[in-house]
Amino acid sequence: MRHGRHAVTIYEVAGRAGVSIATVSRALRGSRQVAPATRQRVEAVAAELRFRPSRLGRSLAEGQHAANGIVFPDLSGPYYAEVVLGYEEVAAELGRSVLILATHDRPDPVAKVLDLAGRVDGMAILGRTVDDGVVARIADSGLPLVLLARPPVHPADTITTDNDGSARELVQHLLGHGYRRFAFVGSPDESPDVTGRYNAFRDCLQAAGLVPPQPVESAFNVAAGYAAARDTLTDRQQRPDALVCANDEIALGALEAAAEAGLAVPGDVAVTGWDDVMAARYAGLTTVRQPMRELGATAATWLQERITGSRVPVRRQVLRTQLVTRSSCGFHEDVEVKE
Amino acid sequence: MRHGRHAVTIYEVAGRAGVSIATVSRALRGSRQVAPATRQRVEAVAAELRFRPSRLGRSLAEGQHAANGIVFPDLSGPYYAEVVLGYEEVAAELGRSVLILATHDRPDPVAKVLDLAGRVDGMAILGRTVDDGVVARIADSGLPLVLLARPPVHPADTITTDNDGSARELVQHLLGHGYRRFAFVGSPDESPDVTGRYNAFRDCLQAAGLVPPQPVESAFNVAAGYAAARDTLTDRQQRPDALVCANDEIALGALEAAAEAGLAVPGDVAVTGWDDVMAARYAGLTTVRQPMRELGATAATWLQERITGSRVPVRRQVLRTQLVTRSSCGFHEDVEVKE
DNA sequence: TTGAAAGCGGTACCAA
DNA sequence: TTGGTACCGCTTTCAA
Repeated sequence: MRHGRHAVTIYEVAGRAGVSIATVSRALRGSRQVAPATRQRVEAVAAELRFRPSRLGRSLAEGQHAANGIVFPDLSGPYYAEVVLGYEEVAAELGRSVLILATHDRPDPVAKVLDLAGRVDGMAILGRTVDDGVVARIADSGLPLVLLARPPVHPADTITTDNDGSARELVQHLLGHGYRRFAFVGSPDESPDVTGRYNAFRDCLQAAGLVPPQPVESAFNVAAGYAAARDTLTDRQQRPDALVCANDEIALGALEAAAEAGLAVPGDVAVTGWDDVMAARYAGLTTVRQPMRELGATAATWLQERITGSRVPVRRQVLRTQLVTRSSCGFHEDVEVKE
Repeated sequence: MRHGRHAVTIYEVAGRAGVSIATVSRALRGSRQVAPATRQRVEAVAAELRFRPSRLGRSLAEGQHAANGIVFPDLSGPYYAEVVLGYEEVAAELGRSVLILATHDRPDPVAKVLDLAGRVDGMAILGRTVDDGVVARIADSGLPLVLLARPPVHPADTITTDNDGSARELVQHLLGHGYRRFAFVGSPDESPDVTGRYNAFRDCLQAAGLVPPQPVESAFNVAAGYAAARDTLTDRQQRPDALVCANDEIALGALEAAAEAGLAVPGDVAVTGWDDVMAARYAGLTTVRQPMRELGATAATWLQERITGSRVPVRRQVLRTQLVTRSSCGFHEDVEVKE
C-alpha cells in the first residue's frame, strides 16, 4: 500500500497505454473482447511499470477476500501444526490466502475471531476456541464455516476424528492384555476430543463389567501429565495398572512418573496416549494416530464448495484413526512397521 | 462480504440514526468532536444492527491492511511452528492479523509470495523460501521485511540463531570427549542454517588440526538421516566416530542406523543434532536448543516499528543458542535439569 | 458539531 | 472494441 514512493495504479497504466482503466482491467484479466494490439500494449506497459492490481481494490469490487481463516487454540505440539498445514496446502492450491488466529489463553478471543471473520470468505474453527454462541452468530452472518474436533453447531459443517472408536479400541486392547484397574488422565471439560475419549472409555469399561473411574485432571503437557500420574500411581490402595492418557504429552509425563515410582511399564502399569507424536515412537508409547493433515485438507475443500456457492447440505464426517501399539501397553510379537 | 442477506453498511447505520456516514464513522472510532447525544444514538443503532465496519473498505481508505505475513518452507517439525507461533502472538497483541504461506516444494513460490506481499503491511521470510532477487524486489517496493534464518538482503532486517557459535561449541565438546573422526550429515546447500553449521564445523576441525570431511547429504527427515548415516557408518575403512547431524530428525535417523549397524552410542559413535525436538529427549540425543519462539516474536516486533514509520537503521541480530548434552555424545555426570 | 464529497483502486455494466 | 461511470464501504478534509 503506502510503501515506497507509491504503488502503481491502474490509472497510470491506462494513462501510459493511452486507454481507459476499463480496458486495462479487461486486457489484464484476459477478457476476450479486447483487440490483440491493445492487449499487447497494455500488457507491455503493465510489465514495464510492474503493475500489480491492489488486492484491496479488487476485493472490494469483487466482494471476495480470496482468503480463508483458521482458528486454533495453540500451535505447540504437532497436532495443530499438521492441521494448519493441510488446510494451507489445499487453500493455496485453490488460490486462497490463509489467515491464522491462535486464541491460546489470551483475552477476548471473541473480538479476534469476529475480526478474522471480516477478513475472509470462509473459516475453520478448531476445538474449544470459541463457544457455540459465537459460532452460531458467525454462521448466521452467512460466512461458510467448518468446525474441526468440536461439537457441531448448525448449520456449520463438522469434521472430527474418531475419538469414540479409538478409545474403545484402546480399552479393548488393554483388557485383552489383562489390565483391569484403569485410570483416565486428562480433562474432559477442557477439550471436546477429551470429552469423547473419556465418555467412550467410561462406557467401554462399564460394558466390560468394570467400574469406570472419574478422570484424573491434567493439562496437555508433559509436566502436568507427570504430576497427575504421580499422584495416581502413589495411591497404593487403588493403584491403577493402566493409564489411558488423553494425549501423548500427558502419557510421556506418566511414563516418567511410573519410572520414578519404580514401576515397570508395561509390567506393573500400562500407559497409552493419543496423537502419535514423534517422541511417542522413541518412548515406546502405544497411542492413536489421527489423520490431522487430512482434517485440515478436508476443511479447506469443503469450505471452497460453500464459498463458490454450492448448495450442499450440512455435512458431518468422522475421520478414521489407527491404533499404534508399542511396548507401553503390553508385550507384542508384531514389530512396528517401518515406514 | 457477500454472505447472508447482506452485511450492514455504514449507510444503513447513518440512515437509521439520522446522521451522515461521516458522523457515524467519527462516533464509532471515538473522535472527540461528536456531541455526546449523537454518539450515543449512533452507538445504539450500530449495536442494534450489529454493524461491523468492512475491513476492506476501511483498509482501502486507510491504506493499511492491519495484517502481517510470514513465509516458511514447511510447518512439519516443531521448528517453524514455534517461529510462527511467536510471530502470531506478538502480531495479535499489536492488533494485526497474520497471513501464512508455506512454499513447501510447490510450484511458483514467487507468485504466491508476491501475492502475499500485496495483502500485508509487513512480512517475515524464513529460510530458503525465495531467492535474493525476489526479496530485493519486495524490499524495494517499500514493504517492511524481516529475514529469518537466512542471509541478509539489503535493506531488510535479519535475525538468525547462532549457528556458528553452536557448531563450534558442539565440535569442541565432542573433541573433549575424545572423538576425532567426524562426519557432518546434512545439506549445506539446502538451508542457510546448515550452511552456517557446516562452515563452522569445518573451520573448527581445521583449527584443531583435523581434516574436515565433505558433508554427507541428507534431507531434513528421519528416513533420509537413516539412509545417509547407514552409508557412512558401513564404510569400515573410514568409519566416523562422531556424526554431527544438521538437525534432530536426521540425527534420530542416524541413531537408528547406528543401532542397526551394531554400533554403540556413544561408545562407538557419537551422534548430535540441532533443534531439541521433543523426541530428542527420549532418544537421549545431544542437540542445540534455539529460541525459535523468540525469533518469531522479535520479527513481529521489528516489523511493527517499520510499519509505524520508525526510521530505524537496518538491523541484524544473532540469537543465542544452548547446547543440550545428553547421552548420545558421551558420558556425562550432570543430569539434565528438569524444567 | 455536522454534512457533503473527494478519494482509496479496482470491476463491470451500459453506451457509443 | 472501447470509454464513461456507477459502485464496493469506509476515512477524512473542507465548509457550513
